[in-house]
Amino acid sequence: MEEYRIKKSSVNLHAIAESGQCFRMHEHTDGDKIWFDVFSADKFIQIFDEGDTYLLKCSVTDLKYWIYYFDLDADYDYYYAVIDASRDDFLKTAADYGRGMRILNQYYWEAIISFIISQNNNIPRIQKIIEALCERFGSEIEYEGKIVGYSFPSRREMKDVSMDQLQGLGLGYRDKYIWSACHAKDDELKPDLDTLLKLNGVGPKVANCILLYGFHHMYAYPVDTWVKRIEAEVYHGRFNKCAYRGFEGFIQQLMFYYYRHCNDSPTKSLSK
DNA sequence: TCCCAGGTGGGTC
DNA sequence: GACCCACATGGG
Repeated sequence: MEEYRIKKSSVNLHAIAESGQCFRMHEHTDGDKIWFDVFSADKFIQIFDEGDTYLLKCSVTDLKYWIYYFDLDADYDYYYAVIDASRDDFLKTAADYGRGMRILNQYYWEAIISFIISQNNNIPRIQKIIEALCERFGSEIEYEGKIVGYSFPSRREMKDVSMDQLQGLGLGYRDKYIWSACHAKDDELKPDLDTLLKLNGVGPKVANCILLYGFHHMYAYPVDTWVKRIEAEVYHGRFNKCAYRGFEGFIQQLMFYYYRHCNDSPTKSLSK
């Protein structure tokens, strides 16, 4: 088992977990203890909140994977500097609220499947469907001698899935889209907007999510119901993302996280 | 019961 | 291009 500490001043796991970019990162509390269970691809990590630091605990061979996953070697100071220097009070507030946000480096296949599932769906149900999918097609993950969950099935593990096997996961009408993605050839899954848009069930929003979260293209800018609301209600149709060229996706992430958390009804649970 | 959810495909005009 | 609407499923 490997242990590794990071400063909370540079990373905000709560914001990341609640920002809708991944669906297998769960925050837990037990008394005054706070920790995160995170699954990605076939890996698992526990991260403990210890005041001003996070303590990462994972298997020795996985530490590099997780440092890359959380984008810990990247420098986000420039992005915040541009925001702080702007005259955009809404974005500055969003940036303060979500300071320590990062764009994760996720397994591209997990992003493709997850964001096809996400269309016209809510986050708790997306999480539930993905868990069911992992349990059906993935394999058990062992951690400290216990089975803690299931891997996200690899593209190889899903290449022969049938429509019958997709029944009972709660996919609804999206089952045929998942089937198509599973049977796609390599050159149909290239990290390119026009290529991804040719996939059945992938439109502009999902394609941009795949580019941003699955391929780390920071310029990708997913426009969902929340971003539409922000552009209409806050900016009255005059938001100019060109001011943030090259990291539009990060800007979108801060705005989404802040606005959704400040405007969603408290009776609706935001996770689980 | 109706309404909504990190939208998209397939029709119209 | 710009609008419509149906689409499965489950929670409030």
